[in-house]
Formats: sequence, structure tokens, C-alpha cells
Amino acid sequence: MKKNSVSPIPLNPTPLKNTSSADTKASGRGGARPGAGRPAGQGQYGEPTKPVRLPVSMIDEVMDYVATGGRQSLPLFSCAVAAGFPSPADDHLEGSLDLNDYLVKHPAATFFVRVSGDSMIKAGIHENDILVVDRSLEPRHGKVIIAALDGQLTVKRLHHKSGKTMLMPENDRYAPIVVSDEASMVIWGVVTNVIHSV
Amino acid sequence: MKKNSVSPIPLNPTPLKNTSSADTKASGRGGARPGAGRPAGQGQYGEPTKPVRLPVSMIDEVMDYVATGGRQSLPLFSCAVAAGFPSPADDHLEGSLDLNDYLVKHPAATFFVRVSGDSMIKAGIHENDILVVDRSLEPRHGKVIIAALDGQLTVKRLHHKSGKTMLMPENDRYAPIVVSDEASMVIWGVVTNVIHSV
DNA sequence: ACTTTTGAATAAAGTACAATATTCTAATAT
DNA sequence: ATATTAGAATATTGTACTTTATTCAAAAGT
Repeated sequence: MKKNSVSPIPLNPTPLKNTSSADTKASGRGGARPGAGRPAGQGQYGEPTKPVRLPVSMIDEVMDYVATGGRQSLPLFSCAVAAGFPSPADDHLEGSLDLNDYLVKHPAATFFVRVSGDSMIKAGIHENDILVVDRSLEPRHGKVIIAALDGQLTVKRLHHKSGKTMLMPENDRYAPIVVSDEASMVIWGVVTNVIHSV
Repeated sequence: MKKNSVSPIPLNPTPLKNTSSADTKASGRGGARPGAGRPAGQGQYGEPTKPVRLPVSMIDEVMDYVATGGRQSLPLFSCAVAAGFPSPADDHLEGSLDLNDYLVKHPAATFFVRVSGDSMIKAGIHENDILVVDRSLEPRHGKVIIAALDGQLTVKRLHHKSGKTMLMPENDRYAPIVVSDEASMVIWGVVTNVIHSV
């Protein structure tokens, strides 16, 4: 929690020279007193800090990350029917969610694909949607997959039926594609989520 | 780039005691030679590091962040027709994308809502989808919004027509809701994206 | 000649320290 | 009595230094 954002610019670090008369013999002012001193929690972050070693290439990025409050874990509500009376927000709160955590289970094996065409409209996949694709999942029968076919990427539902492999669109205006030569098709990954703009 | 992930556990930090006979007079072994010493770039990160001060509450999180390679900016491909011949991945590469950046424009004003019901099915909003909602956008006519009505959250398209406010479902099996008393309805925010599991 | 041992060399990693910033109040001035 | 100022107190912050880890090759052993 950031209590205040005091910039580390010195307000007036060098004490002003004594007003007028000369020899200011350093007489004792101030004195021992409890409660003096800079109060805790007044730093940049409003809490204690510790030095940590980081790879130089990531320091800027990490500083950004910290400045923006770390993980973007935002609250998740639900539409479910509330307890019975007009309710405050808490009644709907399900918890909090970080999009990357939720959508990207295998970061090293995940990529995105922007959709063109409407051949999978019945699967809730629209033109310009972004698909979250996981390479590490096995492309089983019935999964929606991304395949490279004739040098083009396509989204289809994978069907294995009586030894034949087919790519099924989910739009009545399109016909299934029978994959005659499996070697000509490369499956890039399994679609796990669709991101659609309203 | 992580060259190797050497754990910082000492392999054998304390040199074994001299094998047998006593007084090993420290005779000079080794000696000055160029090229000796631990090679650079063999550390945990494969690059130089610097100590940086971080708030204690975020150190663990930041270490995770760094360990997972920082921002989850993953490649974005497109389905567009390729140049003409069976193409390598690069032909489809549009760039890279970070989900939080892409979906959350106003972190402080954004939250998620899990959908129940199918009243907005024609807008591509299905049961159990997660909606990205931005409180900071103005709920204009025609926008899909989240509203609290009778203590329940609902997703509907907002309509202002001849001074009347209506909440329009996008499913023929539901009827529009006329908002007679505006005070009883609170608009929580504008839906910007839908996240759908396939 | 080949293998093993051992200390030198040097980068990495963690921590202690010095310098800085900020606040409080007694002492001084008005 | 009230306002101002200087110094004490103490947290923060950056970095220097110590400790640890790792590799190289000379010396010793086989």
C-alpha cells in the first residue's frame, strides 16, 4: 500500500546561513528527546525495503512493475442471484483474478492468434477475436485447434473418425476439411480461450 | 535470457580434509595465469546483476516475476492468408501481446464479472464467460454494461430512447427491461471484452 | 603420460555501512 | 507569548565490501 508519494527531491537540505550577527558559537540546541526522528513508513513505498539483486536488463521493468502495484490481480464478481436484499458489492465478490495466471497455464508454450473469418462462429469464435493457444496440450478429438494447412493458419475442431482426420468448422456455410495427407498439416496447438471485444 | 538454472546450493563448499599424512606445508601450487576465474555470465540469470531496494511485501512476487521472465508478452499470430507458399511461423507473426496491457487499460477502474445466464448470447456472451469491465468508461447508448438491479448484477445493452432507459438482452427468449426508476439501477461499468473458454 | 589435487583468479550474491532525508523539539530570537 | 532555527533522532537509500561459488591450470601423484 502506497501511503504517500514523496519525491526524493531535497526540500531544503542545506540549512540557511545564520541570519545576521557573527560568531554563532555552536551552543547546544535541541537535545535528547523521545519520539524524534524520521517516522517509519515514510519512504517511497510506505514500508520497509530490502536490497535485492536483479539482472540489470530487468531492473527498469521491475521498477515499473513495483510502481504499478505488482500483479494486476483485479476483483472478480459474479452475476449470481444475491442473498435476498439489495446488496453491496461484497455479496457478488468471488475473489480476485490475474489474467495471465488465468489464461496462460504454460507460458513457454502459449501464444495468441488473431482470428479472421467466421468459420467457427458457433463455437463463440468471431472475426478479430484473439485466441489463447497452448502448444503443450495434446490435440485430441473434439478439441478446437490451430493448424497450418497450405501455408495458412486455420481454427477448426479436430475430428478423428474411423481412422480419418477431419477439421470441422462450426458454421453451416462451411464444409468439413478432410485431411488426406497428414504430413501437409501441422497442428500448432489447442485453443483454450477466446477473447472477444464487444 | 536464462542460460542455465544453477541452484545456489553449495556443491562442496568446504574443501575435503587433506587425505592422509600430516604437515602439508603450503607449497605453492597453481600460480598466476590469465583466463582463470569464474567466467562471467554464469550466474543465476546469465548476466550481471545489481542490488536494488524493494518493499519487503513485494520481494517474493518480484522474484517470481523475474524467474518467469518478466512480463508475459507472448507472440501474437494472425490467421491471415500467407504470402503464397507454405510459410514458416514468421509469416504470421503480428507482434507480441501482454494480456493485461491489452485487456486492462485502466487498472484502477477495471474488474471482472463471471456470467451466469444466456441473455446476451447474441453478443457473444455465454454462460460462465468472464467479462472485463471498465468503470471509467461512460455508459453510453448502445454499450454493453453491468448494472445492479434489485440487488443482482446483470449484463445488458444500454438503450436510451426518447427519454427512457432500457436494458436490452440479446436473446430472443428475453424481453427488454424498462428502467422506470433510475435510482434503483446502478451501472457498475462498461464491458470491454469477453473471455470465453472453448 | 595421464589423472587427481589444490590454490589462484574472478564473478555472483548477500549484507553492512555510510550518506541522505525527514521530523521533532529545545533553545533562541522577536 | 509566539515564531524561528539548529541540532538530535531515526528511517531510508544507494553502494562498497565481504563472503560464496565456480573455473582454470600448475603441481603432485600414479
